[in-house]
Amino acid sequence: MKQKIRNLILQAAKEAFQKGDLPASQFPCVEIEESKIALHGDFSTNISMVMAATQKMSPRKIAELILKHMHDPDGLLSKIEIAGPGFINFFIKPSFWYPFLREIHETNLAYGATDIGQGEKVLIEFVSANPTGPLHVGHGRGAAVGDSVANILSFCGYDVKREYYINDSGRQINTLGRSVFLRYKELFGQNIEFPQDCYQGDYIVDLAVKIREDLNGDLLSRCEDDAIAYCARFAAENILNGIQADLESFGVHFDQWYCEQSLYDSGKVDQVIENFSKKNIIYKKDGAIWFKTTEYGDEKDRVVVRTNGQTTYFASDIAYHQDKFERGFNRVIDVWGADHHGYIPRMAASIAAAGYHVNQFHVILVQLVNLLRGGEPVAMSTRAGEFVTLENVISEVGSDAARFLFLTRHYDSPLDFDLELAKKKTNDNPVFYVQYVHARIASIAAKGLEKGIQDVSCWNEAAVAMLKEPEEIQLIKNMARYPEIIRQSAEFMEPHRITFYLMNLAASFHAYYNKHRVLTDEYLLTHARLYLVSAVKKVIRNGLTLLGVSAPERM
RNA sequence: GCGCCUGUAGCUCAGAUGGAUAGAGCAACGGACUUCUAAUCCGUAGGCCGCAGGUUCGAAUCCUGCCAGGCGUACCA
Repeated sequence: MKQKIRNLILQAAKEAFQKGDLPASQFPCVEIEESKIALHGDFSTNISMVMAATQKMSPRKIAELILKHMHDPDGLLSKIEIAGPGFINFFIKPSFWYPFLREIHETNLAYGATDIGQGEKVLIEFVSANPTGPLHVGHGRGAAVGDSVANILSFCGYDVKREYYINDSGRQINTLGRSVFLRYKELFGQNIEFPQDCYQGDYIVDLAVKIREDLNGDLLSRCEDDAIAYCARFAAENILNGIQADLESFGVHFDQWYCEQSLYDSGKVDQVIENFSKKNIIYKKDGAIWFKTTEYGDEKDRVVVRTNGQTTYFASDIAYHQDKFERGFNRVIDVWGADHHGYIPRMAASIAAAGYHVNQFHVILVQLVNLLRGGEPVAMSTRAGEFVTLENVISEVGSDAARFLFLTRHYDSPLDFDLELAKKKTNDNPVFYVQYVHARIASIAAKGLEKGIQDVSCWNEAAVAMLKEPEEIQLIKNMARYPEIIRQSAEFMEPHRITFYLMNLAASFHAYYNKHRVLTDEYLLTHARLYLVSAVKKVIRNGLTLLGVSAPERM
């Protein structure tokens, strides 16, 4: 539709120039906008204002000249007007909106998809929480965002893979082992001192108990390093299983779980350091090995091998990201907690150093989640090991509510997540507000079926022409916008655009529902309205699917 | 100190990549169910878009400075 309008304008402007009404042939890139208020029509353009400078004429004068040469061979427009400082407003005839309904029904599950990806290979890495403790709400938000972005990109023609990076080696895993082993010793009555830097949560004790069930006191007789290593492996594996189960119940599925350890085993980490040495961007200082990230815009150089000979997390992460590109991904997306933002410059540096382009790498920084209950903050202290886990949240409020609420904000802004609100079944809670539309329409369709109207997804020109109410045209216009919304949320990787769109569409539907009856005594009208609302149902379902939220037939 | 992010209605937030009179929801107030699901709808009220400059036909949006809050600033991950 936009494109049609654009052509009309360009045609008119060109003609105005050829006939000598406009002095300059330089036409700017034409912006067509959807009007925000009905008074301004369906679309408007600012072309005459943009052209004012080059044409040396007042915007309104230019607008008049363009209109003079405007032709509308298809009879698309019911009205064109010049308004305000020089906007040209276009009013589309209602009948030109009807075909969108047909498109929605015919493309069905694919409605809204535009192939902007063209098969480009994209890897999106998200959650990637260390297997040293259960997932919390913050991870939940990252999971919701990452999974939804993956859905959206994949819907728009990208070849998307989801990956979870498991930090299963290094210091914090050792700390995990130590923590569990200490608790284990405690179970046998040993007097231990539990250090601050160990993991404090009760789940550590639970793990120790499990080990005791398996091995009794065997570990006590082993040498400490062995015992800790055993505990570490056991605990990490157990916790990871828990993480996998949580994500499963959250509806998030990864294509691959990538182990940090494998990067060491395959020699990829050493290889990276070697390569960088050859490029002369690695040097020794104070007994450690440094990577010159400053050469690529970082504020200081970073250590990759410590004085004690151990590599840093950064070292394996460089190898990991390089490996992503080597596996053929053209675009690499990471979803991180916003507290890691300081890490971006060095990561980008490593990618540039490896010969890839920094804009092939994109980090989505997700802001923190404040957990509330009835408006009051819920005490969360990772250090003391007191926190509400993602699993707790899912079982209390449900996966749908949690996912939807995580996506009601731009990921850039901090989110208050209220457990009480998430359970409420009123207007405060947008999840049910949107899902309710789907259920309501399902219910209407069922009633329609009782009345003998079955084939609601079949185009009938005579019937559709019965849709004359402003609310009906408004609904169709809303749905016609959907592909644009999807395209934008793919481009900016912003799922919340879909969330807001759905709330808006839901509002239009509820308003319509309250004002007009779908099932009437007139057969054609009823058919048309069923055709309309079942299109709404499809769009709602499509949108919710991209968010990872179900579309229930009944509520 | 430096860097990143955020300041929009009483509260929580959108604001379509510079457009017309800045929008929702909640909370407040007043209304609508013998009807396809009231988990709904309709109406009223509510604003120096943090502050000050600049860029231009036009700024919540872009630039500069300041103020306030969050986060980061490791040979941790």
